[in-house]
Amino acid sequence: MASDQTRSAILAAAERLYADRGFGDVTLRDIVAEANVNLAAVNYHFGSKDELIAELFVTRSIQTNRERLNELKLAEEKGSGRASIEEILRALVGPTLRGCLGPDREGSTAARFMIRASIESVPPIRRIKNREIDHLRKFAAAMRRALPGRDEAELYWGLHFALSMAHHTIREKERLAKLSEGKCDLNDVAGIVDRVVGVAAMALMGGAPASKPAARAVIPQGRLTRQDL
Amino acid sequence: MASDQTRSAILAAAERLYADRGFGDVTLRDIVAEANVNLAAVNYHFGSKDELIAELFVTRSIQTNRERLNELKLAEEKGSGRASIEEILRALVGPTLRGCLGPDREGSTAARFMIRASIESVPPIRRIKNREIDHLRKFAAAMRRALPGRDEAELYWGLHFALSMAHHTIREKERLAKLSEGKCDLNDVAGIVDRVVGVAAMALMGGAPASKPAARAVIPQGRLTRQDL
DNA sequence: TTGCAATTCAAACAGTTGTATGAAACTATC
DNA sequence: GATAGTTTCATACAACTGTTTGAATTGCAA
Repeated sequence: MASDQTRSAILAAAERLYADRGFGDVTLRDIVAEANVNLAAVNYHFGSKDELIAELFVTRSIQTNRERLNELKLAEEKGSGRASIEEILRALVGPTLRGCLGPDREGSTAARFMIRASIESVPPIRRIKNREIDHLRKFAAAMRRALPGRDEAELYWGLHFALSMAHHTIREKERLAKLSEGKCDLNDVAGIVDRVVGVAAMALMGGAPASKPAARAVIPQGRLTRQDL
Repeated sequence: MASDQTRSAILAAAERLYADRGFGDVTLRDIVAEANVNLAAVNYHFGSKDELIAELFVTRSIQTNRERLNELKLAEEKGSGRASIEEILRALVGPTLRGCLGPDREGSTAARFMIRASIESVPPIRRIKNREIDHLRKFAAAMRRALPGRDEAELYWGLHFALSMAHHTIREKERLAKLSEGKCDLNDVAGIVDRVVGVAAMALMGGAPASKPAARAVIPQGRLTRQDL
């Protein structure tokens, strides 16, 4: 077997197992059994278990970030340099939501692995994850262009809440399905993306006050305008 | 030393360590060292490590649920049987947010432990966690009373998003602080509660379509009315 | 004090983990 | 087809895990 085949078999098996069962209870022996390779192959090809996890994570990070930025760039080109706030948020949460909730179980492994990584945060991943902030900053910048008058903090809260809803929906989809007795359709991925984007955009455009949070959370309906679009 | 002292020393030490470092890398030896008791004491008093975790979790679950329901009951009594949607959501996310983000580091251990439990979900906890759905149903029922005309699925989505924002804010507070370069004030707990409640209430009252999600995520501003209040 | 149960303790246990080793098998170049 | 370099393999290793054991200690009732 060529060396690359073993390498990528390990990567694929590890990603699948980590995505399904988490980092906590997947051993190297589980991985090599799934990949049909020898136990020592992991240390031979990757050096250590942590380095295997790290490689998995950086690969997928780059990939996810690229998908997001592609979608953002497309929207900005379409709007001659300036994307709408909905389009920006959609570029942020769309790829992950589609990946994790979509019907394509095979392709979703990568997305589900990333969700695991965002949840469990084992040491090798924690070390890398700081770079994600730079990536998110690009979306904050785009949002600033879309809503030039907005208070900076408000933009970050909106971005944060969009990610909150997306990630939590993925993590707790079984619970939500059970709680709602099937009334919330977790298979309607496009609808969920719309919903998350809609709520986050609403939070950004209406609701929250400019600099200080409102003393009480009353919805300022009248101010829900599109002056900045 | 009286037997109860050892027991509660173990509980306190375990909760503290789990809250700070997660279930993944806290061993029984870490716990007994922190509690200054003998290694065998854990198995003597609790039977097994899993039973220790389970006891910790059920205790705190009951406690958190009671806090939430108290706050809900207070609001309902004040409103002569019917609480507003904001008050309901506030009762849902307030206790946890205050516990985890509040300045009282000591008292927050319980809340941070619960967040860990909601994140990592080790087997002993996973077995218990299904009961939480019954607890959330009480809030769904209160929401139904507050917004009688609303589609059921919408209520569940609103409840779900409220929890999403609260939990994710706690989990990622360091990242949000760093991303926003301190512009988002994570110490203003009351403001954060207001903010989360406000966005979730807005999602419930405006925005989302009645039964089927919109084909495209354009915010239906015109329909942002309060017909059901 | 005596006796008995409850509790603590040091030590060991069996199992699992990631990693290392050195020989065997393979691959490609000359 | 011999040689050198790469990759696989079975096996062993040391460290760590939760748990158990049986003796020592403690606390308390008679």
